[in-house]
Amino acid sequence: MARRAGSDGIRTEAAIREAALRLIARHGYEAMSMRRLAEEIGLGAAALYRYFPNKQALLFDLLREHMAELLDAWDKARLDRPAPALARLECFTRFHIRHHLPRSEGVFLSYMELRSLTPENFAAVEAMRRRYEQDLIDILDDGQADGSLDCVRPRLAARAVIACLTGITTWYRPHGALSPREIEDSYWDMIARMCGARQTERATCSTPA
Amino acid sequence: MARRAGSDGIRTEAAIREAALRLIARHGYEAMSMRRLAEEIGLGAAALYRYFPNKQALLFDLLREHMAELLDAWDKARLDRPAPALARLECFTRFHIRHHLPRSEGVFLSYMELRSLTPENFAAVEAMRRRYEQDLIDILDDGQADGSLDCVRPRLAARAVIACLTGITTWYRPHGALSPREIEDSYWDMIARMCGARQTERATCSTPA
DNA sequence: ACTTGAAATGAACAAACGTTCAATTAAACT
DNA sequence: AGTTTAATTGAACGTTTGTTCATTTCAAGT
Repeated sequence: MARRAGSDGIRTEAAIREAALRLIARHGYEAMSMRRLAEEIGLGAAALYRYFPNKQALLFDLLREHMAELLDAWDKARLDRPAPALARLECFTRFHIRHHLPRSEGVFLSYMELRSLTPENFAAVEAMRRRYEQDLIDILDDGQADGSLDCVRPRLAARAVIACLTGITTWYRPHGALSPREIEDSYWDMIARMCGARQTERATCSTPA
Repeated sequence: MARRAGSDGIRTEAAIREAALRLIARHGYEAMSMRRLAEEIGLGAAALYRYFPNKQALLFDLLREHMAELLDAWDKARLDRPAPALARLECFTRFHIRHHLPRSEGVFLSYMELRSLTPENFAAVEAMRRRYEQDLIDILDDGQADGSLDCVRPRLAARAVIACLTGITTWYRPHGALSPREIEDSYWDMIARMCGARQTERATCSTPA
């Protein structure tokens, strides 16, 4: 057989992405064979090469997409400079959790499989990660400058905060004991104290459902 | 040729372990071939099967060993119950950093490649991880009970602390800007605040070089 | 010097790998 | 209805994979 009834390039590409994300997260990039991936969507292995030139390009695409989506969403959600550093930190914290909770597979990929990228591809993804991290550092720096926060080493604190928050995805399960909102609140509490927040007041970006 | 001059089973086994740890950390379990591993130590691939029945057993051995070493070292370093919770938390924090800094490859393995274990092997390693985590939860619980610490959710806080600390190994480089001691001090500061420590006094287990 | 057994080998296995390509089908367009 | 073109296939490619096994070499024990 060849082209199948109701087939559609765009939908197929999305299906490949979705299945690849799941399979790589579950078994690892090297452990996922192109045949197995194709089978998952009911395709022959050869069909995959219409959409991605090779396996490495597929991985890169997933990781680049994951980071681009993060940066895009952050650009929309972020609270900017006139706002107090404390509010901006709360905004960052809640955004990070909210954005990553439903994307645990992408999170896992994007720092488990960085090593499987070619050097150039790695550099591209790494640059995006740094850009995100730098935004957090800026918040902590500003808080340090105006006395609303107290981190002795903002660069270190930024890494600590991100590791802390990203770690949530390793244990979170959609119907677990804690709701996303409870997790968010608890973590914001911890992060605020960790960064030496003087007084804790609610930020504007945090309240929506 | 066959047996080589100056060869020694025990030394060879150690060499296999070391090389496997490095290769898997660098390229992933599935990406490491037995031939490549053997070549790394100047051996034929068949020789590996004298020491490990198969590839999976080798991985399991590395992960089990990594956890066993952690639990052993922790049993020796830990501060126990009569001691104040704050001191025990500091002891845990400093121990965790000190123990993991020179073992970044093992750390990486032991939560990147858990998925590559068979279910029974996974359960065995996971049980050890839980045991370690529970010790931290106990400390936080005790601190909560006697008022020296203030974590609303000790289980959550324990995960946050561990993620935070373990994250260090992803960026730490032996000759980086910060010494292990500076990192230790900075992180203890953050962790203490995160867990709502009332007053920060030095613990006995923390001072040695 | 002789025997024994640990240590390692090279060749072979079937299976699976990523990838290419000419051929084929069905949808879309005229 | 006929033509074009996007979507997919099956078969084949050369490699590489984990693993087995009879064989060989060398060190240690007597």
